[in-house]
Amino acid sequence: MTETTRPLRRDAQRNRERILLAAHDVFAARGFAATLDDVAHHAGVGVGTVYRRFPTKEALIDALFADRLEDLVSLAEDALALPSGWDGLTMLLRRTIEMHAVDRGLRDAALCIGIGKHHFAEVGEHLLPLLQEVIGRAHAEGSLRADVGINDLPIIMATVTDLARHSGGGRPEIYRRFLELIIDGLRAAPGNGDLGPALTQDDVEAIVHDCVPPIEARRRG
Amino acid sequence: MTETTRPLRRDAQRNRERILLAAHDVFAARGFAATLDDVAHHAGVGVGTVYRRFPTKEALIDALFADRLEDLVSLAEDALALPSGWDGLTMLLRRTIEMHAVDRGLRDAALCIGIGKHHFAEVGEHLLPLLQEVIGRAHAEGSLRADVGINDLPIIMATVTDLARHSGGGRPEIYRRFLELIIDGLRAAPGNGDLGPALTQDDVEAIVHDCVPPIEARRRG
DNA sequence: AGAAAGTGGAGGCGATTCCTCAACTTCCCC
DNA sequence: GGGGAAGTTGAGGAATCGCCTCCACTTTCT
Repeated sequence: MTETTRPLRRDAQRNRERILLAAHDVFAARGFAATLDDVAHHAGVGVGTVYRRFPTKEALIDALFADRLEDLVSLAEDALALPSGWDGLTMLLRRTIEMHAVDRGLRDAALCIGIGKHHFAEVGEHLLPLLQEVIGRAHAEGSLRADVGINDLPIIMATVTDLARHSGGGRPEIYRRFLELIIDGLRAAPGNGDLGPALTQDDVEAIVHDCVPPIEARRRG
Repeated sequence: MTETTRPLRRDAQRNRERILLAAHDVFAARGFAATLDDVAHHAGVGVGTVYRRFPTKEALIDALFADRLEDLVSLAEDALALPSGWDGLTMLLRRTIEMHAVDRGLRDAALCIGIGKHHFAEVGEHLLPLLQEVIGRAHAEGSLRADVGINDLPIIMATVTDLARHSGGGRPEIYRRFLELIIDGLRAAPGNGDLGPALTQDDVEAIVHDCVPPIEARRRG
């Protein structure tokens, strides 16, 4: 409000971009568990430079992911553009998983959507109604089993991307196979068992908090 | 071969049992990631005592789990005693998950079965043929989809028990719900998608190695 | 050329885990 | 009941890891 931000010196600007580039790679590989030291090393700059530009890990994460989360919103819009609700839902699942498997940082960021963990929880205001509609369309056409709801989506995402991580980057067939298995479980079918009551918002928050590495380190005391 | 093992002194014997009792609890809660210091503290003895009795974490794990893994074998036998192959398979899945959700150490041990990670890989010689038969029966009766095989079982186990851990001990409904979803995905059904080629033994080993904490700490250099 | 901005990376700090060791205690057997 | 072997203890050494600071040095800008 009261500040004018000075333009960066040319070398500083160049380094800032190098850092973002390196951070992209490092966070893709390690998710929020990446360290700023690691980023600095990959960028070929000193750690001090990284900390001068991005005083906390959170600031760097913001710069990296804030707009990329919008891609998920357009993905959901694409899903709604498909005529079939089922195809919309499954396309959304498959493509989201692919994005998250390739970039674990994006996965961690996306899981923070809709929970109180980080301020890009705000993206949820755009995304959640869209997801709700994706689910609703599939319910309406009777293709998605009735006892599956929006709160199951983060769990599926977290689980399948965890498997993707454990199986390394080399064999995407593995997590894809597992996702297809789950997708077949989502189908409304006569023989299906009973899933019981839906997950609560609190359930999801607790699980996601536990699945995503902490963004802020312990502050020195 | 050449040694006679001396009987323990009475206090040592008492302490050994205390340690095993404490280890049961600590490993149930933390799995192979439990520390021997933690066990000592819970047992109310000094760490030195634990290290004297169980020189490595592996020795303690052996003493804790070697025979309990046999329970999984009898569970598989129970599954084969059921008239329906499908019921056998799903009963096996459900009950194994319950055991592993309650005792994370048992989960870690069970995941080592059949891979070269620990010598109770040998239990696999008893267990794997039984599992193969559980799967085979369900295939034969046409209830289990044909493109699911024995190598999918460890993945399902690892995934669902991971979810159980992330959701804390308080809400078993959560992992049960997810397991039921997967079970419904396992059913042979006309609309099912294609899972692609089965997992290889190597796939499973790589994933399990990555999912189970290392048993041996880094040796001092 | 001088001042302001930026840089590097060794190293302090605190946390975590492993495991040892030497002073002390308990037990067992004669 | 006494001697010596067996057992116990827990502080602390050593290694690792991640966060972040600090200040002597370099680069840019005017």
